[in-house]
Amino acid sequence: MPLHPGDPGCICYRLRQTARLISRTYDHFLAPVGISIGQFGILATLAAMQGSSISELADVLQMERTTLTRNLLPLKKLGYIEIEEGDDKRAKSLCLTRAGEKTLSDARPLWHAAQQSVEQQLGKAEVQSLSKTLDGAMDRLSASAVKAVP
Amino acid sequence: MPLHPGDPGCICYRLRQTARLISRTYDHFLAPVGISIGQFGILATLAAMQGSSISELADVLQMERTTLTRNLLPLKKLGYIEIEEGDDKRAKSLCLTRAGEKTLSDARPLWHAAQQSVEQQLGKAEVQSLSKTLDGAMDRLSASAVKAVP
DNA sequence: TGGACATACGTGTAATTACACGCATACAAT
DNA sequence: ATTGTATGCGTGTAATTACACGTATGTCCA
Repeated sequence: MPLHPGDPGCICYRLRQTARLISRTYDHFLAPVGISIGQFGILATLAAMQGSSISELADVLQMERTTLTRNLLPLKKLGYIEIEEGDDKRAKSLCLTRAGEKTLSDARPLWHAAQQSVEQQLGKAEVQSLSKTLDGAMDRLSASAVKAVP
Repeated sequence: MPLHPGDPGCICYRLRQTARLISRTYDHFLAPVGISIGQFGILATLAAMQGSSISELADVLQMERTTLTRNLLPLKKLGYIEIEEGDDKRAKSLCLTRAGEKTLSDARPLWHAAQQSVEQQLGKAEVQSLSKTLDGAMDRLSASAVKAVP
């Protein structure tokens, strides 16, 4: 039983390490368009659900609402998204601007290149396995209340 | 070919999502001793390599050196680590204090509980598969230069 | 109608991450 | 010894993450 995260024993730490490493790779590929993989994810997801609220988007992204709020600010400052009042005055309606769509479509090929680079470095089979396992993990984790604390 | 990270297509985004979710779980478990899973990882790894430099520790943790520098500050403020001058006056020597060791040993059972909770939620097989795949990924990624940018 | 409750959101605070840049120290070659 | 180069670190800046708390709006029932 491994007792420190340098060991492969701590799944959490391994996940964080790998996420850091892979994120850096994607960020480098995306650098020419000036957005990060996190921002790309937000833009790409929003593109598929225009007009949704912050909470709805956060739910899909599996992100803390307040985290998303903070992450939206740079995108707004860049003019890539708009945050309007909704019918329900509590909620806000998010949508991509023209500039946002432009940047997103510029970023897509770079994202694809990053994806392919990672696949090439890790091996197709490894990536398939990783994807499959992570999908399963997300399913079960979002099903069960994560807050199940002792 | 999936085109946005809400899809399972982007390995990077899936990794980040899962890392966020699992980190939150570990953080909740570790809350009673007042440290995060990131801090636990640093303390536990440092415990196994007392006296090493910042760069060496960062290398093992697969963390940016400057990121680690920032992450060490709260631990120093809490009195869990000490940062001394080394023989080589450029380098600094890191070590756990008594308080650090105490907190670490208090945290270990909580970490173990988190580990078990995650295993129970995800299923033993899923966790094994995840661990194995992530280990392989880390091996290959740290072997190949991550900075292989177009 | 009024109050209880739920929903949607922002902010304060603080940790985590990383790039660009600059400084000091060590070492090697001339 | 001087000059260059490599190594080890810190800081400025900015994005990412999340908890606790507070505010405003909507809903529902007594």
